[in-house]
Amino acid sequence: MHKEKEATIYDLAKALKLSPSTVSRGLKDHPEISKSTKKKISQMAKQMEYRSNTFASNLRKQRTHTIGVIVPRLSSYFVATVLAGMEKVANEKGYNLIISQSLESEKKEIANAKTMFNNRVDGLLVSLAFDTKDVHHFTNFIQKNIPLVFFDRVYEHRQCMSVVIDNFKNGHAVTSHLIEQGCKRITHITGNLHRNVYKERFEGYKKALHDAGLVYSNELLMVTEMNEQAGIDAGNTILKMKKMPDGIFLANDVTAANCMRVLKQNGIKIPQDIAIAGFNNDPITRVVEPNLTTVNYPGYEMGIIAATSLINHLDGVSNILTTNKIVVKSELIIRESSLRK
Amino acid sequence: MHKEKEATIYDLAKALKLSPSTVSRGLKDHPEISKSTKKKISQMAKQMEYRSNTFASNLRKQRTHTIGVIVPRLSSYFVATVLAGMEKVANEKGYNLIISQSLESEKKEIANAKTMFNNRVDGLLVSLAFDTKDVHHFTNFIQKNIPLVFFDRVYEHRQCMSVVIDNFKNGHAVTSHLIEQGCKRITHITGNLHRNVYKERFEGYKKALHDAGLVYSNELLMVTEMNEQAGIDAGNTILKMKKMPDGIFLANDVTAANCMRVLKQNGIKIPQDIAIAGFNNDPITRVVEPNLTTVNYPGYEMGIIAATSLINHLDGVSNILTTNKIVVKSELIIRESSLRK
DNA sequence: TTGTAGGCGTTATCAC
DNA sequence: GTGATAACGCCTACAA
Repeated sequence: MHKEKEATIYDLAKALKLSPSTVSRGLKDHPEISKSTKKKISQMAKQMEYRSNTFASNLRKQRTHTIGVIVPRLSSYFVATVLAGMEKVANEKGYNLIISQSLESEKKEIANAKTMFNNRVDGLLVSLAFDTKDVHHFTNFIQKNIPLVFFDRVYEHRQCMSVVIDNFKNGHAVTSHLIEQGCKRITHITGNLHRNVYKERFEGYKKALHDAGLVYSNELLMVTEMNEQAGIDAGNTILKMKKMPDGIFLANDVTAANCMRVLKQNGIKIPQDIAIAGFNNDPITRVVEPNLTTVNYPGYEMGIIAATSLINHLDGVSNILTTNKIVVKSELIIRESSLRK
Repeated sequence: MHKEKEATIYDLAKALKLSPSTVSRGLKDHPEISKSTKKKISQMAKQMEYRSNTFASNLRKQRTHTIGVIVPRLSSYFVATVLAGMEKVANEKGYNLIISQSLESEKKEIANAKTMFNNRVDGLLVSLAFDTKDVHHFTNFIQKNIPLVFFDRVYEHRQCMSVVIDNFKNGHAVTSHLIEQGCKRITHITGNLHRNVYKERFEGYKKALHDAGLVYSNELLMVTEMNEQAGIDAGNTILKMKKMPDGIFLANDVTAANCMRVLKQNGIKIPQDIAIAGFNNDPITRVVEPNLTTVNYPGYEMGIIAATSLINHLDGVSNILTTNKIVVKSELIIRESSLRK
């Protein structure tokens, strides 16, 4: 592999009989440079195919204009939409995104955080893995005042911002809706309860049962990996129950859709025998039959909000610490899988 | 925002009464440094919380260890799995990924390519947008010998590598299968025919019709945006046809699933009235009813292959130009949506 | 085996 | 308005 020699501001300066500093200033529209020299400089830059060297600039300025993103996995619709929002903002504001996935493992998350740290990202956007216990691996960032924004799966920390939805309220709303439809025995299938999203949905679920005078018992709860297979397994487990539920609230749509399919294949009528609700408003909810009741989770918007907040802070436009929790609007979407009337 | 002073190799050198060069060498396991000094150096590095400055190193080495990725959109299952594969390889080999999306627009793709170029990525992984006509925006890279690997939506160029599946063969297989199931009038719903993936599937489809003695005519072809809405629209269009097809081959699963739903809602029996097949083996195929016949498209594997090839080339392990087209294995998956027997 | 010195390209600080 | 100079932190001939 062979590298061509790149033109530098020195080369431009020589060609224009100017000093490198003038060229540097001219290139970045400094007010103290005359219009005419600016024009000359940018013309010559084009002619010599000059491109600014980000690394020299970063080195000098001690900034990287790079933001690290750590997500549980790339292959989920929700994550993909969040990233799309982040990418849009970053692109517009001249930042780059370095994306990595923890694959739901704390160990990998720690390694990723370290890589991000060594790459001197200017800031970090994080959604935590299933089994992350604490956030020691981010103390590096906090100590060095590198801003950290959590989204979706967050860890409340007074020096970090969070972008979330109201999981409690939505969990409550889903459950209350199932109760209104006549469900008396509602199973909740969810993920690791250390994670805020699952914990709060669960709390909302319990509160709704309580509010309606229904009794919660542990056998109504199933903690799973919340993927395709978990949905299938959950369906099979339910089929084997002595006392089957008449309603199921699953904490995500992929699991819900797969669970529903297993139940239907075994002769269960949805929603007559069992009413089902998921969470996320994944496109999958609109192709399964019956269409799945769910909660709209505005990933794209959240990505935009998280990235904008971080970048505004980095650019000195606003101070991230003034608001350290943003709750994005979300709402129940009722469809046939839970509609009995 | 306030930045702490970072320790440099000079600080380590001073603390250890060594020279900066020894420290530099010790840190990267240079063979000419004695075990004992290496140990001392790495201990001190830990103690002083030293982290290597990538930018200084990049500046010096004229390499960035960064790979640019341009995809049509992040929010597709296929793309997400490809990225997951790429991320894995990059992470293992010490490279970073800068990811951007063209949103199916040539204009945005051009802008993204420029950003990547200015960020001096060491290499580029690209899947083209719907409406990209040519690849002028990549000539910069080619001229400077920055390696370029296309995947999925490729542009055949003698200096670039491609990672693809055999779209022709699979298009042929899908269509032949529908014919075997008794279909006589098979509609093909696909994307912009400038893109290899759609063009070749279409060619395979036509060839299969021809091989079976069926006649192709233009009214059997529908070119769409291939998203959720396109599937719905396609379903409605088919319902209004004077002469309805008895088989549909759609070039992706999301479109297929949505199209199928519209047909079913209007009383069409799948597969008895119309047999349907999609493409990609998206998880959606396994939750819709009937389950969708499709083509397995190994995204994760393709991501790994594309990234590995690029990085091996960058690291001088292999020469990318020796093989400039890799065809990954893929195959027809027959499910109920097309099975009449 | 370790040390010296110069340069990678940019920008901030002074000076004029 | 423009120019000279000194960092930013690292790497690698070349010297010792």
